[in-house]
Amino acid sequence: MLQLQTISAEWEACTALSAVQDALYVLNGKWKLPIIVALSSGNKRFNELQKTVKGIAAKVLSHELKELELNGFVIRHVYTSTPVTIEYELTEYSNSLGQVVDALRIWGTMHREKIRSQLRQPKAVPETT
Amino acid sequence: MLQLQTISAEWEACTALSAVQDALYVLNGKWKLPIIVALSSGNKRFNELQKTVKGIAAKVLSHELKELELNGFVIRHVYTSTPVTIEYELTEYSNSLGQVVDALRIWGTMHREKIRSQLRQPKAVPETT
DNA sequence: GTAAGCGGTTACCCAAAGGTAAGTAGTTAC
DNA sequence: GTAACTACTTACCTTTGGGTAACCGCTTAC
Repeated sequence: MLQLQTISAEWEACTALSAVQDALYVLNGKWKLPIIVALSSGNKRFNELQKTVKGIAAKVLSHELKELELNGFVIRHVYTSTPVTIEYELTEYSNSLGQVVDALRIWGTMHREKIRSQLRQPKAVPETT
Repeated sequence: MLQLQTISAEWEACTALSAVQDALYVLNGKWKLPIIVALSSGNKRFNELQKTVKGIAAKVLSHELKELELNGFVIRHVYTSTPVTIEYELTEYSNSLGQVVDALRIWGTMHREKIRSQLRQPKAVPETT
């Protein structure tokens, strides 16, 4: 039953599993990717970010920004104008998440469409007797 | 300052943001995508899954499988052999996550490489103990 | 009879994620 | 002097994700 191809497939699946888990470990939580998406269209200040990323609390945003900065995803620019303004900018490294964000965006769009169409057609329940 | 292009970019970023949040809403937690990856190399039984997805507790696996089934990502097959065996299979719908999984796998691999190379060349850290 | 495996469920617990609201410090505006 | 804006921080609380371990019913093996 266990052929070379099967073993190889299992091995590949296993490394894929670890890699996906590594990625999820860094990108955990509801907010990291949304914040990155929000910043992908241009630098933003704290309050701008809070308005863009709907539903996020100041405390959470502050916390997430610190983590993102620590992990090298964003840079915090302090402009000593009056009043002091602070801008958050994506690093080159977070641009490497482009494929991930794109895939999620495309899938999310499709998924929403699917859910909406299911609501319209509640279910053609096939008798499973 | 606000030009049409800027407005357009902001609009696109906003829809992208919602789409990504929609996707994350369904794929929340540490385990859903890893389970899907584990099943992507072939159907598996409960205990096989638990061995493949390292670190997951039976309770959590059970819970996640129920959610995945409810959301139409996996099918639970009951074979009335003796003893009864139960297999989990991915649906066609979860294959639509292929791009997402691929992107995460590639990024995760790259990210791990980056972290490892940072460990080899610590950034001018005074402490080496 | 007892152990061990399958496919879970249940009760209990903890830590972290996340939310609410108030406060802080500095500046500008009225 | 008081209100409002910037960019947060702090204290407090609730929710939930996740972990441990025991247990259930069933069957096979010794």
